[in-house]
Amino acid sequence: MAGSCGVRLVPASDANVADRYDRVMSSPHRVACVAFDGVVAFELGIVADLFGPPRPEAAVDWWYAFALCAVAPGPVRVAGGFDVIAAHGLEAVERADTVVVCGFAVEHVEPPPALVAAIVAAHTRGTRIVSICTGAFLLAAAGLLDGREATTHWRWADRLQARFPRVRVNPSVLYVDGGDVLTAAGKAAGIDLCLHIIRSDHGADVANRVARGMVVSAHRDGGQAQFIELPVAPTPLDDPIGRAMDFARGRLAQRVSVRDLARHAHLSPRQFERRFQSATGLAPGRWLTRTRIESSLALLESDARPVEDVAAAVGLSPAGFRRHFRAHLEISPSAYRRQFRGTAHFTPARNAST
DNA sequence: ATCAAAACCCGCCAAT
DNA sequence: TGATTGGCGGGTTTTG
Repeated sequence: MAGSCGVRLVPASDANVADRYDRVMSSPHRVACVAFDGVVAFELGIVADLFGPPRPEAAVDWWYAFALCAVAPGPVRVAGGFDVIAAHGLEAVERADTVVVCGFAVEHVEPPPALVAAIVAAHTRGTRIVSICTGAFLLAAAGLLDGREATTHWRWADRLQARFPRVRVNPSVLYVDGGDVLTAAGKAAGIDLCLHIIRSDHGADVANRVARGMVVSAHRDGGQAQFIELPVAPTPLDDPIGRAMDFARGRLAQRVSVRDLARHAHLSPRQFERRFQSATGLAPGRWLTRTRIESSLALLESDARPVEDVAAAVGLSPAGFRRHFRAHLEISPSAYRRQFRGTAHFTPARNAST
């Protein structure tokens, strides 16, 4: 336990704070992240970084204004044992268009009732409410998740369900978009949800550009099941595109075609094309080859299998594999293997192009 | 390295 | 009337 490690993050200057405050007043969309003692800094950071700074690479008319707020302006002791300064009190929640609640140690931390009340009031006014990780416990306690599907960190899913039986907890997705209330699974899934929000507000292209800037994958899928130690009941994604993606991942070696995917999704090829494009910002064929290349990386790193076998395992001919690999990574498969042998898994953030 | 065939992508349009 | 859908044409990319 790091009771206090002496680190202290403070606003650069009063002028800076005033400037942000003005942006909060003038931006068409204000995101308020609520903080209280014991909140998790990592997730605060995600939200602050995605919605806070201007993002020229997004190339959009407007960007979010971000405000960190607490019951009252001032320092908040985060879970890591250092302080962050909330520049705003609850009035920022009142003015927000989106309110984000980050995770906290649910067994030791009691969120301030005034804060919870402010969030409920905001929801009643139609404000979009978002939780990351165990932040869902706050929303559930406030009754905002009653009768709804929601998710949280897989390690806490059982407890969320037990404590709030009226919530339909889905432990195997990265996030749930319930329209006015959105919940993300643990930790980094917050990035996925924030990108999803940007995707719904600004479109897939913008989300892809932001994702690239953050060096993360723009559209992770497959849920958080892959991170769970104990097997959970597989809950198939109910949207046809997500299903098709799962389907494709499961049989890359069989050389699935876009036509196959469309058929599997029960959509006409043209319509599948369109839906896929708008969901991921990528044409299905391009996504397919990108997925093939990405899944080949792990094989190249961990296996000594010949490149030809790796190619076959991801459904490409040797020549095609080498060609695509080069096009994506600007390096040959064998060179990649030499370079990354024995190192951590590496996933390139090449999404929008190709 | 080259090339024909196949697959893919996407604007457009008419029909729901 | 506006949104969604499925088919077509044909330029582009991929395959073998």
